[in-house]
Amino acid sequence: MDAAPRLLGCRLVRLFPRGVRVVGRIVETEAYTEDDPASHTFRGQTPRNAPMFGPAGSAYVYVSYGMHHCLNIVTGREGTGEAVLVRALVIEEGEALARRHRSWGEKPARGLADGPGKLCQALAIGLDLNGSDLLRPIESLGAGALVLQDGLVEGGETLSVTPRVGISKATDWPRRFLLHRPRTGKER
DNA sequence: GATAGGATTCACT
DNA sequence: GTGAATCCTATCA
Repeated sequence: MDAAPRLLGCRLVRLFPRGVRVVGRIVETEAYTEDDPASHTFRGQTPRNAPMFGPAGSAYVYVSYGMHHCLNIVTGREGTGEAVLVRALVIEEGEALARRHRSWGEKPARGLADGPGKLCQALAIGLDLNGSDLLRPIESLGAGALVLQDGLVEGGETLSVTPRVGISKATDWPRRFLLHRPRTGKER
């Protein structure tokens, strides 16, 4: 679960045809472990959550409320059932395409990818990425791939830890991590 | 085989 | 601030 704060500041790169990319910086994460009553892996491995038991660095995508996708990055050792939910991104590249995916029009970029379901829509993340390896070298990949790139927390930026939201079990566990940027203000 | 519920978002009051 | 939409999975009979 110490991986959750380390993922803050990293970039998710989604490749599209004709060399188009959408890049988002991770600014909010949430840690889920096997001993967490709110985690999908709490009751052991099932066909649905199997990717969460895979090697660290792979993706776990699931459908929430029948209409939204959520993206997790597996962080535990193989067979461990540990992952980090990516809750919010700041779009840094390909914003026009992200807006189109979200039908966002001319509205402020603030709300473009500031929720688990929203960011998946913005990057066109679906079940086809479930279980895929996010740590492969980006040079070797073609359209449709999703890649996680290293990113550091920059000077002036601060991290904070808060209780989780949007769940009904163990809601007070401080496992939600936010990245605050000095100029552009807070998210959510 | 049937049912309850969810790591959410959006529109409407 | 409140509630509806919507469907897949896990759990129970």
